[in-house]
Amino acid sequence: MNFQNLIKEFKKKGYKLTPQRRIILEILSEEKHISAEEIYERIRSSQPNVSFGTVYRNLNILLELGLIKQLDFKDGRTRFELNEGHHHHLICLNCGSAVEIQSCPFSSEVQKAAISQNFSIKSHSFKVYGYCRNCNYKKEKKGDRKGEQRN
Amino acid sequence: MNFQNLIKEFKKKGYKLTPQRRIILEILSEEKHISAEEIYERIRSSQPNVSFGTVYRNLNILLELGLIKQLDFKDGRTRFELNEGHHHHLICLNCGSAVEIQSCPFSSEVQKAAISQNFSIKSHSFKVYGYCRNCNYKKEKKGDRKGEQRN
DNA sequence: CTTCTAAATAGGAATGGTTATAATTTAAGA
DNA sequence: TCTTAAATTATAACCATTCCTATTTAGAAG
Ligand SMILES: [Mn+2]
Ligand SMILES: [Mn+2]
Ligand SMILES: [Zn+2]
Ligand SMILES: [Zn+2]
Repeated sequence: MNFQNLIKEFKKKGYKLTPQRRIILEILSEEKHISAEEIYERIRSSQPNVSFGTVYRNLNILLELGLIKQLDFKDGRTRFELNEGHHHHLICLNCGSAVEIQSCPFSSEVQKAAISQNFSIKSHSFKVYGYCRNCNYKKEKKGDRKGEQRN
Repeated sequence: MNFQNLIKEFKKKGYKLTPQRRIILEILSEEKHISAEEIYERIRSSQPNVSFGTVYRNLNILLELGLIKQLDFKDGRTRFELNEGHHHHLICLNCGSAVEIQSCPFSSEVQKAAISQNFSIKSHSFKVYGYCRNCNYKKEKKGDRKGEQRN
């Protein structure tokens, strides 16, 4: 969904279109996997008095509307992206960057396991942790690192 | 790994065996997917002056030793379990309970995607969100609910 | 264009899980 | 029993996120 459609969708739900909201939608349209703080900092360049409350409140509205998704890359902050096609991420344990992969491993075997438990599936999360192209390269000369993360 | 072996492993690494540590290992041996606060409350019944610092410090040591794993079920608190066989979870959006599934969906297709990106895989996380047997049953008479979570 | 007001924002305080600090206690080896 | 490095307790600090409320404003109505 592009910027203009986001605006339209937002107004259609009866929300007012404030400058702060317009900028948040702009930022989300042009950058994936962005944190609330990053959004806050960017808005400040045009709206110096914007508050964190405004950023979080609007991100939560966008989540309720289903226009964005929340992501957790295990670096202590929630990240956000527009709710476009289903995909997963390769997340670098060293630099925190994420590469998107379109391949989805959700299998009929998992489906069966859920059915056998009378569990009704609403969504799933799949993440791969490791070292990205760039950090692999650096490791060759600087020595190894370990990665611990919550699953 | 059972309780006695955990103790042995812990001492072998040069750590002192305190009563607090013994109890933490006991609790972890008998309960899966337990939070720091739950551990803290349980220890208090035999060690009333135990502090949160002790709980967190020792959980972090156990993580470093690779004896336990960290889990995130999206309810705001980190959970822990002994590092036994590789498995995944069906997580209930209503009651927060988790059912373990042995089926792992990690596929050669994902492997290929990683290779094509020069990404070296260290681990992966797969979680299924939905409603458990018990909450499904309740929903039939009480009306539906929605679930939003970080992926 | 002006008025009106429900909705939104700014600024700051509060929250909650987790980590850090420093004084005191203790496990365990000599 | 002595000794001491390591561990614990109690408390403060941290930090992402949420809450509170006085003030501002988008957009509807006249
Ligand atoms: Mn993405
Ligand atoms: Mn488990
Ligand atoms: Zn998928
Ligand atoms: Zn797996």
